[in-house]
Amino acid sequence: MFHLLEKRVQRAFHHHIQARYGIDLAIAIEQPKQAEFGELAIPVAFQLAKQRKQAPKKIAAELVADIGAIEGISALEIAGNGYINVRFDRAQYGAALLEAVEEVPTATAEKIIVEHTNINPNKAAHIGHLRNAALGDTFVRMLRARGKRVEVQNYIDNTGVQVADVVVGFHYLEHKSPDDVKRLIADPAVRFDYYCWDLYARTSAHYKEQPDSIEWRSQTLHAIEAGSGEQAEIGAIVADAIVGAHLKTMLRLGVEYDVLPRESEILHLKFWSAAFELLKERKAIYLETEGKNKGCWVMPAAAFSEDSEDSKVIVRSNGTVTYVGKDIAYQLWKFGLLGKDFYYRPLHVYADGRVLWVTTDQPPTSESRIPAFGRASRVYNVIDARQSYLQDVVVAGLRALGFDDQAGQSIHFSYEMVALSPRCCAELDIPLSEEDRRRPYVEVSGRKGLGVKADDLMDKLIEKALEEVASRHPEASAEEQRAVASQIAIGALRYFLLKFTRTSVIAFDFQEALSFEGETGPYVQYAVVRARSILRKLEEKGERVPDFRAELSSGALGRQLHSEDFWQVLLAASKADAALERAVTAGEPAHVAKYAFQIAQEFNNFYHLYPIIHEQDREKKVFLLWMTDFFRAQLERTLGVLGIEAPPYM
RNA sequence: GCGCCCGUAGCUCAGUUGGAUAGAGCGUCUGGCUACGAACCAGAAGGUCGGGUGUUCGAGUCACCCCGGGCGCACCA
Repeated sequence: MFHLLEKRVQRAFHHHIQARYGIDLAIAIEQPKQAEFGELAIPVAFQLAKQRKQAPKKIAAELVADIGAIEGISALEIAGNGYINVRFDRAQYGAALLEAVEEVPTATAEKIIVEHTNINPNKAAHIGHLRNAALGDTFVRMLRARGKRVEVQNYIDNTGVQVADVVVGFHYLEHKSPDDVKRLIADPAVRFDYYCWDLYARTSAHYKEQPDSIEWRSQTLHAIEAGSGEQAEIGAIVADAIVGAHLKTMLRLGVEYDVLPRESEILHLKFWSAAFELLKERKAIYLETEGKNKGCWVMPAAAFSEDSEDSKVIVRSNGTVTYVGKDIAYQLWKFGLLGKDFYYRPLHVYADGRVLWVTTDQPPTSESRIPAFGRASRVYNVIDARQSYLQDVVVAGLRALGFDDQAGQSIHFSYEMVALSPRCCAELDIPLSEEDRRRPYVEVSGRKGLGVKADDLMDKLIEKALEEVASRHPEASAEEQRAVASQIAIGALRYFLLKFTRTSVIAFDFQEALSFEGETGPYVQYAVVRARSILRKLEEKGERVPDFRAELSSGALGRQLHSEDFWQVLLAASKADAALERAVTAGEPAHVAKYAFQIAQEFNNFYHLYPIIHEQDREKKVFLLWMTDFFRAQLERTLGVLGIEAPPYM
């Protein structure tokens, strides 16, 4: 509702200024510094002052005098040197909230693709991957909440170096056959993704000790790319098993996908050759004939960087294509520009009925209905900031091909890494060099097996939450306690990963991540639980939740909202749409997290200040109950966007 | 060397795209459970927004120059 009025005021001023001065001005809307100043502040007079060569105060006065009435607005006031402060008609505002008058986001036909998670399928997921998935998944929920059509992709690099390294471990170090590996996967006593975590680190260490053994990697890589032989078989077995493990891990966080495009299909369905032809035909790349890149197909530096002099190799002198090359092909496919498509088969059906598809190189045998994937009008790639250089090259590739629009709609949704705090390393018994000890944080390294595994962290969180739940609700069944503890743990984890803005490096620390107090997910969940509990208690007392629309007249709302306290609290709770819109525009899930915390805080305060069930005055009691219910709905909705569930009790 | 990110309270971080007197959480100190469960609430202390110079009605926010820290700049992904 707040957002609706905000936009209405913005439109009114825009029209008026255009009519009056003939200026097409973007109207900025701000929050007044002090609540007493009103609900909105417009600094437009300052903007106009320069062009009109008049005092801001005078312009503000003219605007206020002539703009006329705006629906839902009770007053426009001039303050300070020329601010225009806007006051809402409280009774009307309350009535609109009561009637649930909301702007319905216009459903668009255009599709947005969000690609996230993208974990190499060769070892267990770690906290860095969790940040990626939490950011991506939340952004998807934000877009969907604003009415956008979104397709979620999780790219699987199942034929890359990292998978090859684990295959090297199985084949050369452990002398295991494909059947041995299958038995290992089937063994309930073994956590296969954890096993690979260690094996990957062991293989990497082996390369260091015996540099000649690096030859094993290229042999294996070739075998995998050719798709034949024992190593290729092990590669496929490992990658499929690990993808399964990752999907399970992510599902614990509530993260789902629509489709898993795999690198093996990009290879086998010759996506690259189609892209290669395009790039050559449009002269986006050329065959280098001299220097260190002699014999390679390269993209000239000028295409993607203003200062760099090094061109980027797309096809190596041995004829193989680099990762960036494949990524250009994949990005072209996302926009429907490649002239090719994958085949698909269903991989999994989620509890909510959503079907997860995976790409395949085999045409479908039956007439199954396959959704149309790709062909998006905008693409967000959730990839950490360390890869921005490569993302720039991919975008430059599209631009060089003449796809300027799509290049502009290719958005690197970048975020900083998750590192380990020194204290965290100490707790994990990770030995630190003298140099590392002086650093503010230590980078996670899969190669060194250095990091916090996602499932371990979730287990730890659940264990801690379970202690709390068990002590507070000893009467509940163990199963129920565990379910509640799990919701709290996941709420804490998702909130922790989302509360930081994307540009902030997270120095992971158990003490902070395991906290359930203060600015945390459980704090917000607790507010919802309390609101629900009030409504439940009311019914337990034999009363009924009132019919708010029938009992709360506009007059009653006006009387109750005359209280500055109630008005401010209701106002805060009604800003969900505005907060969400801002967060989507900024591409910043942290804004949603912040808003959730703010209104939870407002509610907790309200909860303490006003006895609700025991209120004697009928009108006031109904009003307070309505506020409680309104808060509950807004909190639940905002938590939903964050992918956090509210437990039945805490 | 070049590029990107960060520097705000003791610690961890926000700061609505340049607006009014810079805000949270944690920690510290003080107070509040026979109200709808205290995973909560109230209060206090705590700031040269890394430094400097500009831009203008106005700068934590923009430009430039420094200082400190991080990450990139492969025929790896």
